[in-house]
Amino acid sequence: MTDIDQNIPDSESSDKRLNPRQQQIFKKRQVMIVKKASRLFIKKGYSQTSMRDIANATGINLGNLYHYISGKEDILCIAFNNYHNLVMEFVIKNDILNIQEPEAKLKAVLRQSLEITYDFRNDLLMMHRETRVLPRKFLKIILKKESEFVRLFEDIITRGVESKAFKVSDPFFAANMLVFQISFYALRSWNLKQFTREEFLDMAEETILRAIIPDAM
Amino acid sequence: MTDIDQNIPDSESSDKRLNPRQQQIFKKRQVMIVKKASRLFIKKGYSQTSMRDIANATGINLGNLYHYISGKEDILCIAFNNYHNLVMEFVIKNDILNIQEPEAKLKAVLRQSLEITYDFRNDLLMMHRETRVLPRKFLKIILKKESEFVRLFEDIITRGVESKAFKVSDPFFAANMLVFQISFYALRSWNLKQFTREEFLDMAEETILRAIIPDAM
DNA sequence: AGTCAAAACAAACGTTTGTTTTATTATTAA
DNA sequence: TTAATAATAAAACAAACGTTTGTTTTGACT
Repeated sequence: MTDIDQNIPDSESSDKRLNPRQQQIFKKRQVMIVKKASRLFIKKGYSQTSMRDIANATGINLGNLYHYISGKEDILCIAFNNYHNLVMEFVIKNDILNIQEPEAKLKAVLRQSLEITYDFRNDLLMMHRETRVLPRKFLKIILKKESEFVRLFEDIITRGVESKAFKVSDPFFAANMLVFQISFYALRSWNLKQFTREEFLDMAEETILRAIIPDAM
Repeated sequence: MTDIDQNIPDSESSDKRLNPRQQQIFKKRQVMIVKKASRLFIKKGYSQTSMRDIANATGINLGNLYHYISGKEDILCIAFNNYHNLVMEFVIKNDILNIQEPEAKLKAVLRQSLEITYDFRNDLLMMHRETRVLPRKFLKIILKKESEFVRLFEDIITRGVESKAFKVSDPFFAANMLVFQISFYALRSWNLKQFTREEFLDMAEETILRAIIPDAM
């Protein structure tokens, strides 16, 4: 808890004096714990997953778990943080943000986002379900990151409206709806199994764009 | 648990021989318990709400709670069931389903659904978060009801496509996306507080329809 | 060989959980 | 009134929880 609160990003705390070799091992174990625990949270839910379950899954002794993480809540916080960092990394990379034409830029960012949320649908669903467990302080940080993500799209849409490439009555509302739609597959995959990944991505992209671009498709 | 599993709808079990007066009181208390418990689930989450919390909130003694409900899980199941019954009741009533023109019918059902999910946003959000807790058997029933709701829209869309009033490439996909979008406010209200109820409903309706009706708005 | 801190371990801590039971009081019906 | 029924409060229950403890093993450096 303390660890994450003071140092949100990735628990680069390394307070203890450790040589680089040891730090690397320490880090690797922590990553492994978060990864295995996340799988359990996905399968059984956070509350229904005990520290003993995590100990079994990681092969690390129960008491010894607490050398690598400071508590159960921390594991969830780190998982949230890892995901949001990953999304922002992927979306911002590749010079996508340097595209000038609004329509091309929107399509590029949207497609990239759709692909990520498709591939990480299980993690995303878990996070949707377990938001309530996050400490208030950390929740605020997550919501802030989320609204930055919305603003990213809001800016693109606003620019597109100015250049008459898009037609929406409220860019902020449209951006919110768009971001919501991006998580479509994660929350509704149980009823969408019949589509292949590419089929889904194409249809989702088309459907989402139709609300923004006039006579799209 | 047993109670709900054998008799899904509304636990009209009344196994015990009770006169009508007693049955009514029994029913009234049960409804009260589920309502108060749901408020707690919304505020604190299912796992973080104890039976002692529910006893305090209802004013019913802890031990005596078990005369009205057969367990904690049952309360959640009944809450899920009540909501789905309510939605179907509202959507089907008012002869909306008798409307022949696809566009008018779609608009009517959509508007009705948007209003319900707006007004019951807290319950809907809670149900999204606590789905994992449901017993498998009951979850199946809920998912079935949900896909019937999707099919309702799928049929309308299919009819509209045939009459060339609508234009979508895959009615099933479109219906799924539409139903998903209906729960927009419940899952994103934290970033949509700036809109009034009517503002939101109008914009949501417009945005959703644009993906289905050509040159809508 | 000796030192020391990190890692591993089993065991236990103190709570809290959902649920049941018991003994006592209030309410109701005949 | 009397006998059955319901409601209450309190305690008890076993199980599970997250976390801490004291001790032992390991492994690298003096």
